[in-house]
Amino acid sequence: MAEETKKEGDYDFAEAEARILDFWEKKKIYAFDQKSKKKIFSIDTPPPTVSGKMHLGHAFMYSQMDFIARFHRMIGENVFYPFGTDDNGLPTERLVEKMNNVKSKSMDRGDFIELCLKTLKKITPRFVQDWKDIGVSADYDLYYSTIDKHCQKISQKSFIDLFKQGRVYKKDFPSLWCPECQTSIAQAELEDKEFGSLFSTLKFSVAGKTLGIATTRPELLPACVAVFVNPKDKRYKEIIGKRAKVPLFDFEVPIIADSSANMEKGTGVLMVCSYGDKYDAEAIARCKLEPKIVMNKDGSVNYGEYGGMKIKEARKKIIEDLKAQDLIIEQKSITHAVNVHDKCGTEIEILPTEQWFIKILDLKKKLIEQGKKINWHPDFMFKRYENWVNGLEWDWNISRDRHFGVPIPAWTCEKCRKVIVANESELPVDPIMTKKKCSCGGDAIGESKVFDTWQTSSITPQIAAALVSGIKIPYSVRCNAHDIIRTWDFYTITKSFLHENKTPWENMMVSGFVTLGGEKMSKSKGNVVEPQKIMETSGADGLRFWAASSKLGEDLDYQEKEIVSGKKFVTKIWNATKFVSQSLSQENVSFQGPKNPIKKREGFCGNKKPKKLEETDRLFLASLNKVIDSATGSFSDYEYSRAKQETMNFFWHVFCDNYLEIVKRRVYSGTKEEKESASYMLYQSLLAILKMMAPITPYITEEIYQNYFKKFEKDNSIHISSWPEKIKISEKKDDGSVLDLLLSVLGEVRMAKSKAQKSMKAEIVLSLEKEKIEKLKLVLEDLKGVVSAREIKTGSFSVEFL
RNA sequence: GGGCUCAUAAGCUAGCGGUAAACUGACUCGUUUACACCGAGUAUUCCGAGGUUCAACUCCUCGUGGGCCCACCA
Repeated sequence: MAEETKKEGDYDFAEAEARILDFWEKKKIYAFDQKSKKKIFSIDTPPPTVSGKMHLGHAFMYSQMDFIARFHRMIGENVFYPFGTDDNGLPTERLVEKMNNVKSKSMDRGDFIELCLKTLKKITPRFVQDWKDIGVSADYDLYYSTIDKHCQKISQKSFIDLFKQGRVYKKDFPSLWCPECQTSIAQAELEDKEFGSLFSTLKFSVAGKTLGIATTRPELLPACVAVFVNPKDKRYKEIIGKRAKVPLFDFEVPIIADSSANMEKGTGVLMVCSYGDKYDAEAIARCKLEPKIVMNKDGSVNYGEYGGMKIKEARKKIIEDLKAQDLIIEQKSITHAVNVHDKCGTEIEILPTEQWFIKILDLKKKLIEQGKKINWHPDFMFKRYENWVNGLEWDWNISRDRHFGVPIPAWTCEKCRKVIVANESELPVDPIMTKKKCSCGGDAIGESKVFDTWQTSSITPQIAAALVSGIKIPYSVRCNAHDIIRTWDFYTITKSFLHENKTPWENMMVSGFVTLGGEKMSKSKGNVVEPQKIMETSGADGLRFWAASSKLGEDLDYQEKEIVSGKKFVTKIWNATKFVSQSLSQENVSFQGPKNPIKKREGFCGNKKPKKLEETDRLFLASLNKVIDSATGSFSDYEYSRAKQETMNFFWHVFCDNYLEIVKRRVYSGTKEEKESASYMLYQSLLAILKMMAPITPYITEEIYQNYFKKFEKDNSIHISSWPEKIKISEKKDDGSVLDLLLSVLGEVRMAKSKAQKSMKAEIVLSLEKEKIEKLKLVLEDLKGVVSAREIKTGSFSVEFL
């Protein structure tokens, strides 16, 4: 690409965006007004997990939220848009471990927490700056971090409330366990991953006869506690009630008839191990079998000569040993999907550990009802929520065997096992640091586990509301991408239901993903595009303009070329403004590019209504009014992409390509009245266009507003100015058709000139049908001027060159 | 296997029950008093098959092909 040369007077977005951002911050343009009586528009966005940099998906989604936020601010609502970061729990621990090359599990708890806090302090400001840079109009003074005292307090209070409601229980129970992170996890943190595996049919024996059982996990043989066959399965009728001998380990387990055994799969015989999957856990509980735990928390096994080996190592060795003793009937390679931990990709195990749960399985119906009360944009996204709730199989596990998180404010009595929770007055509390006595006289031991980050990040509406007064639940709107419907949205809906018996939000905006060549961007695929890079080359406005090009909920393929149109828009509106300004400044001085654009400049004289409005101007204003109407409607319906398209179409093709060309004649050589009318039209349209684009491209619109409009307008910033209303003009019902005719004649003349390979300025004699001349009689002078016609004659359409 | 969703020009996306668009790209031409990061113009298009209808790209059904979520570890 050729190096672009900047000319004097060109818009320098890098310089301007930095300066304008600073202006917004200093003037607190986006501050929530606690004293105002205006209608509140409250916004809940998921606090991004602190990592090095904002990614493009964030930029995409937060831009979309911001379009709506800015629109509501301009229609006169008091926008409450706090900003938070999510910075505790496993994701943060993993980041800190990586950055500092340490392992949380092998560090002292206090030291590790200190390291986390120190690291966060270092990286958070840079991280948040990305949000500011793309122009997210949050009130950054209303800031929370999910590990700060304020959040800890509210999170702990939430836990205590739910405990008192009887919703919280602690249970020693086989649950999802990540051997890599060495913590229990929640169902929502499961992901699928395809693995290749060996599917082996092993020789069990029953009364000396061989019984084939297929498995992919022979390392669980010593954990086998029973063998299931289907009671309807004729093949195995004889053996029900007998005992089967486990190969290699030579112990016997009962053979039980259980209808859950699928006759089609494998040999139709199933070994139940403690624990291969959730099914095993249920089967063992149902049949009251005694589990044999063969796995350690770090993912190693604990039996015999294999003791200490990791799962996969043990599996390999056992297969070798089975082979050596001829205990394998058949073996084939398969690929199958396995549940892995979404944070680290490690295969999940099921281990009995003591964890804290919030009981939710009895609430499925009610939670779906809650979801239904929310207006989902687009509405089909509700289905995803509903599906997830319907598919729930586990209560919500909220405890994690980690260090860096909000402490669980609970103690368990050593003597009577009673659970004591903290008093509200002592929150936030770290139970490890505080001693408690049980009413029975025993010592109560403080809980050393911490909350999962969702326990806290699911109450961001409550957390942010507590920063100010006057904010009520439900909030007006929540925005996030569709991947976290099942987690963040689900948990937040659950919490608001349990605490307030309300939905957390009235509206739900669900944004799509950014893809590259149709694929989801991800670090592991190595196909990430950094928003910071885009901003360097095309500015935040360019990035946002692109983010507004697909509708809500739709994935959008990133293409570098597409950013270009945003950049072009910025240039175009800058240049159009230059023209307008230069043509209509009072002294009519020629335009000189501003070195420092925010400085006093010649302004318009067009904000005053002229004595007589030219017919052409009236027609164009009527057309503008239609755009104002539809853009307002589109923004109200969260259809920012449609609003953008409508506004752009008017700006580019109606205003620039046609009106500006038409009006040049009057600007350069018209009468005083003609100029005044044009001036009014130019001022009103340009301001309306700027305002309609302000939610999408906040920087350039602010820059132009400050330079050219500020001295005639009362508001400090375009972003707190009022949304455009229809221009008060008298409208007639065939205005549209007259304008259409004018533009189509103009188009036909241009085509004729183009075909004749003539300049657009070539002088002509235009012939036009009588009815058309009649219809255009009030705009004939403007038509004549714009097509450079010496005269317009009556006759069938023709263009004669002179 | 279940659910949701998408399928429109070379690419990326709008759109609508009345007969197709914007942007990028290609091609032709033009441009010096806003803009060569421009203007005018040309070419190319609604996945397939049925159905509803006076009329379907738009609604319905089926198929095909993507995407996402869930289930699937014997």
